[in-house]
Amino acid sequence: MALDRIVALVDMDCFYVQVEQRKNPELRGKPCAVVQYKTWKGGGTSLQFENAFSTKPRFNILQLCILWSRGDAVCFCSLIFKIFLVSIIAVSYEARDFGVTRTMRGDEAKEKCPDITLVRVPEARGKANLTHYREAGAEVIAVLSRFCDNCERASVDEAYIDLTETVKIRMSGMEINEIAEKSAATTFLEGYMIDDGNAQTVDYDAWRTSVEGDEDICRLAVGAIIVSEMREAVLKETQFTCSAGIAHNKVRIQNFLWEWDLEKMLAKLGGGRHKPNKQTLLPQSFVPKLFETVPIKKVRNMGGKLGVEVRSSLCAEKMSDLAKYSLGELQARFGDKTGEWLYQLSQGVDRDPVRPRQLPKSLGCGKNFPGKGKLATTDQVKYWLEQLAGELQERLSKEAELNNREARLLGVGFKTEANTSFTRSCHLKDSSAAQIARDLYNLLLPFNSTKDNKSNTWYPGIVVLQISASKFEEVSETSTPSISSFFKTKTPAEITTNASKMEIVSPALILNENVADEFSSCLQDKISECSGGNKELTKRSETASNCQLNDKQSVTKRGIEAFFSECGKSSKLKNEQRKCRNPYQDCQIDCTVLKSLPDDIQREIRQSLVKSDLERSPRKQEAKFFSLQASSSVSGVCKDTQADVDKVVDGARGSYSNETDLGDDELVKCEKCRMKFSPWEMPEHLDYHFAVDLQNIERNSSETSRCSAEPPKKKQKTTIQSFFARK
DNA sequence: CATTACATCGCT
DNA sequence: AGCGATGTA
Repeated sequence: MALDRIVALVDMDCFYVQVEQRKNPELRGKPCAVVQYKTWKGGGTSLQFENAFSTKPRFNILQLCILWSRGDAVCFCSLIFKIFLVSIIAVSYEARDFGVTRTMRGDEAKEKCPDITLVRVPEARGKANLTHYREAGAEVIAVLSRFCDNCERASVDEAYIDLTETVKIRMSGMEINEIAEKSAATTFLEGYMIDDGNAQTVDYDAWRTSVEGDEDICRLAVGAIIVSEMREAVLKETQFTCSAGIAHNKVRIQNFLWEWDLEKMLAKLGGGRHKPNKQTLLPQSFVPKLFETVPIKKVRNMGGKLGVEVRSSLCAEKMSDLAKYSLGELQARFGDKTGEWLYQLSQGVDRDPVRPRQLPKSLGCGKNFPGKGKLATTDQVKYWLEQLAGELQERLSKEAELNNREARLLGVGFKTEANTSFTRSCHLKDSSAAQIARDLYNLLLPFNSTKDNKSNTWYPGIVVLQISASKFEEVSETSTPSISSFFKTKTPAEITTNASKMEIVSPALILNENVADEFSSCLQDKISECSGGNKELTKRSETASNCQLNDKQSVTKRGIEAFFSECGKSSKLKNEQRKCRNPYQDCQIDCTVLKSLPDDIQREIRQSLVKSDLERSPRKQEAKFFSLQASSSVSGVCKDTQADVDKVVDGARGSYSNETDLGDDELVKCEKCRMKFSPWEMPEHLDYHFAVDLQNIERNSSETSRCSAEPPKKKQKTTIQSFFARK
């Protein structure tokens, strides 16, 4: 029963790019790519990123700060410092036409395609954050699973769908003619296309005959019709295009065709046919012919060591070479299990089932610290564990809310400069990011084999650090979702006992399509109120909040309502909540909001920032800033106890390596404080200035702020009022 | 020195 | 269960 199943693979077209294009529709149809920082400098050649900016080519440092923080389509560090390199992780099809590929560096892409727009991957806590893409992927899966419940999330942008049952049901109500026509109209039919020299057309008569005479072809055809409907729904509901393949199993035949397209494209033999926004049906009868072109190493699970082993020991490069060996021969060489798997695969048969699973089995994050960036002190290790733990905890909270499951296993893995790797794990309690970081640190501690126990040294240095949470268990759905998971800061009890700790609440967290309109108008009212009737200012602010609200977050309306009802229930909470938690009433603002303000308003703010006094000791302030970052999430900042701060401060300091053996000429000077840093420290350093400037605005405006009812001892909250009060 | 950042599989 | 290896975009 090799052909019993009908299986589709849906693969999003250059997914990260599409996600960015949906956020910023101006990028649609243009050559663009998503990039992330490489953490090392190289080349030193002058990079030409100027035209990535839509405005003038020269910026002062703060403008760049804002642009950078907004994650706009720039790599401005390259502009200023000319040594910061970015690597490409996704490429639009327009840019592919110029030969731009994944893993290329930003400057190479610019060479190949001068008009390319480079969009930075979002960053938080000093590392890439792929949350947007995961969430967009979840949107897609949600649409797909409405059509068929046997849906397997294969990666952030790919899903397998077992359509066998769905096809069976659908087929009973369809005429052969309808099946043949509809499938031919939507699908590239491998083996039934006629190339008239210019275009590919379906040999319809042959197709019609096959659909009628071959039940498996007919089932594939019905599958293709369903898949085209699914893709249509995905496009309509998410604005994303995808490509798909329909076959009898999970072998990613579609991918081979896409690769094939790429080769042809590079050889200038004509454009690709199977991607983007296309679907392809693969009859089993076409597999032998296809396999003559399919490199073994492109087959799933053959991209690594096994693939090398197979190819070298069998003198086989294409799948058709593999098909020359008997079952016995392959089993003798690779063992019964693998041998059989290889044999069947060579015949175009793959038993691997589609597993109905839309959620990943584990969540994790990590960062590489190559070369001199290695973590070589205990403080560096602690600092980065806290950053990673912060992200993980945030994602775990979301997971509990959205999917009612909690992880029971916490793991850490790392690679040392000696090229040795280890993983360790322990029980994961329901705990804070700080606790997670502590547990992780304890797991790592035995691997610090530095001889001098007194020193801060970590040896051998860590070049890769990854953490993960797994062994998820279902938890009962709570009737009242916890506030902390929405605001990712503290539980209500902690807020009550320690409300004065709360400084900034991010309206960005509220952003959600369901509540966007309501919140948007509230926000606009507040802005309008704060801008003191200045109509022009109000108008511009509206644009800003709309822009901000386009950014979908996965917070549910139910959750928001629950939060406010919780606020209402507790009279103790009420007052403090009013003051510091409820953005409907207080309209507090954080960096995220500032970053989305229109240029004119930003300029106003900038002017006030330029005037502000800088701390005499930027380094010290910087450490403080990072201690806040380290001990809280991006969007909710709360003070920790002084002891905690001190602890993390050391970690933050340790993360700076410009007192190491970098030559002076390799350092770059910060225009704002004249201090020198290694280039990879620059982004975080600039972030620090951003934060300091924010604090200064807030300090300077506290007397005039209408929100200054707090005792002077308490730190003033940063509010929209305080921004506009300076005018 | 240098792709990065995940995720799952398979062995003991 | 714990951990290292392998695989992927």
